[in-house]
Amino acid sequence: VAKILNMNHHDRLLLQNTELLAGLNPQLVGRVLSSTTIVGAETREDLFREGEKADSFYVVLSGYVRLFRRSKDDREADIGIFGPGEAFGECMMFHSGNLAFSAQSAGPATFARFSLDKMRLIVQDEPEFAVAILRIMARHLIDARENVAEDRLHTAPQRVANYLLKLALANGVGQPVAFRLPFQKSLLAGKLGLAPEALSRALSALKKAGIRMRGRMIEVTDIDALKNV
Amino acid sequence: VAKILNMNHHDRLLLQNTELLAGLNPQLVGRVLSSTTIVGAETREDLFREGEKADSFYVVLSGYVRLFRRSKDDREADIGIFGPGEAFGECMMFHSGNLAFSAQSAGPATFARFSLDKMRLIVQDEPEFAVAILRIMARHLIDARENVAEDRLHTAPQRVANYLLKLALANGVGQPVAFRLPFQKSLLAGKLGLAPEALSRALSALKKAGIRMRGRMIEVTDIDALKNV
DNA sequence: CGTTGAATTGATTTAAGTCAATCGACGTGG
DNA sequence: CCACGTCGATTGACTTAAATCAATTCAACG
Repeated sequence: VAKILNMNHHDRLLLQNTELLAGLNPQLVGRVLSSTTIVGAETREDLFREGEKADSFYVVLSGYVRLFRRSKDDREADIGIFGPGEAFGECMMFHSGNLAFSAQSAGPATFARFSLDKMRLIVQDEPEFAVAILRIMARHLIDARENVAEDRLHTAPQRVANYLLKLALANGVGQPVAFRLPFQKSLLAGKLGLAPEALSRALSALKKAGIRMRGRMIEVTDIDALKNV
Repeated sequence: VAKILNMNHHDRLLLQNTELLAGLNPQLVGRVLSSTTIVGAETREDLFREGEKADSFYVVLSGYVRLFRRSKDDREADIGIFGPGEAFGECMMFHSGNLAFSAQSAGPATFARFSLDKMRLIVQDEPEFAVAILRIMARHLIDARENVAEDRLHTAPQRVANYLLKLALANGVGQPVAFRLPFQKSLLAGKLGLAPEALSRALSALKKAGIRMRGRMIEVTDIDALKNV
């Protein structure tokens, strides 16, 4: 399925600065990384499929993954998008039962793969590592619930506005902020629980709330207007 | 806010059989419970509110809590409902930042309250306990994501059917299964992300899929029909 | 038996999905 | 360098699911 690669300096550096490993003592980092493999995936290649038994979790090194669930009639719903530095699948480490979701790369991507069995052992005798996993899962849990709330409380333009707001805050503090969407609009639409057409309409509806846009570049000219729905 | 009560035998027994404590060695259970307080709440009493700093997590002893988020225009969306034996709020143990959600009792209820600070200390030197928390958070994370997927992929009748299916499976294996909804329909509607009217309509639409219902009692006469949407 | 809050039913509105056509950007090959 | 082809994004017309508003009905409780 996915090609196994060698870990280079860049990968190692990136991994050491992730929420998973940053702050752990060096020999623990060494222990974790010693059983890590690096894998590469083409566009839309599956890392795992719902229903299967889980055997690994991953950290994204480059590119993006899409975590999603497929319905009986073959429609798909995205559960989350993860980019460089982010872990996914770690929730299967302490969950009996098969995978509830599938994961596939959204484009060419590389990942660090961690054996669930081996990591479970480390968790059980290194509280530092257990806490790192707990931190990641706490964030993921809160994000997922935030998603439920967002879907249920806000309309498409509101959800898009909130998302752009988060990006704007992350990308600068000046009044007119410009940034690039981290991935394709169709992927963003999925993340926000929208059909691509709905995202398109929502974005153009936001023009009157100070959104200027050309291709994947977004400029936010009026943060306050964005905040007011 | 909530009244502090004494822990009785019944409470202690229930706690010892929860996912949190079952399987831990006795003196660890003792250590955890020694700093636990029992609180009672009236109907619709808040345990915590979004925006506040979190200082405790809880296990339900009796009754139900509703975890929810309120929007600017004061509409509310439920994130989850938790009943006897279930923990909630534990995700704040390893999350800096304020509460993203509020919790309130759905009726008269009692809870065991655990100090986040104290529990964090126990996690850090008792891997057994860390694993128990990890298990709970993994389940919660998977449930929350399941919710996102369910909302996005299925219509109201489908979501209700799936929920009844879960209850039916839990309550018996015979072909005609009868059981009582664990809480009010309005609460169930919230849990499923529906207005009460929509739940009502969905339930009556399911009559032709083998659902017989009187008040809070539900009878499932045809499991297969339920499975087929 | 009456009162109160929950549940149901009906009529209407609204948000967003779907289907279909067009546009646009980018990369390839002539 | 330009024409073409592909794929993503946009726009429009239409349909559909579910929210909302309003009026009863029902059920549980004293």
